[in-house]
Amino acid sequence: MPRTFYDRVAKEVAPELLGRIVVHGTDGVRLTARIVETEAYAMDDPASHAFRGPTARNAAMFGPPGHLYVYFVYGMHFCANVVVGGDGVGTAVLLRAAEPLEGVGEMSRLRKRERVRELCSGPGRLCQALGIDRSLDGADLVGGTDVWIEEGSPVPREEIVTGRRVGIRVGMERDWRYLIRDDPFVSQGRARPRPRPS
DNA sequence: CGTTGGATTGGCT
DNA sequence: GCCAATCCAACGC
Repeated sequence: MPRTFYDRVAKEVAPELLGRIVVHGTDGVRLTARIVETEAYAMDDPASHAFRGPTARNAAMFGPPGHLYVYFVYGMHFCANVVVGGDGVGTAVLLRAAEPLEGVGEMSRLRKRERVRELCSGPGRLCQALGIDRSLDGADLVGGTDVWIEEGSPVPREEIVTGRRVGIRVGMERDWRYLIRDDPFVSQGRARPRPRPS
């Protein structure tokens, strides 16, 4: 995707990332997956790492759009975000779940799991399956050779459902989680969508 | 410098 | 449903 795709507000980019293909090609092997679930994080957003301003950890969020923001959490997991908005703006879209496409065998090895639905169905799982760790924090998604996002097929609005973001304790009133309706590869269990009247 | 708890997951009750 | 795992950023003193 071109740089201009990322140079917009998070809640606009988040649904448009659905159906796109995230690619990790660091070791010459393509590990690819179709994005099926995302979450938007804004600057005036108490749930966002950027809410209290720039720090060493969230520096990538405040950099130019079209880069990756990878952070380490709970002592064992990585989470990957697409940095959006202009340079100096601390906004990003969290990649929460994807459908494994190429390199499923390698993903199974990295995840130590066989069932394909358990390879990328969660932000920590997705990073583990794709081999994404903090060495990719700040990686350029547009001009780089490690990780990038291919066009895939955008998902029509009527196939997208929204809900509360997962795992946060503040900013829960914002329905900034986007999922492909009825897709079997979205995160499950404690991360089920919360339908609300429309 | 010490403390607290996290944009999660997997395993067990 | 509950909790441990296991690191380290953020914040307070």
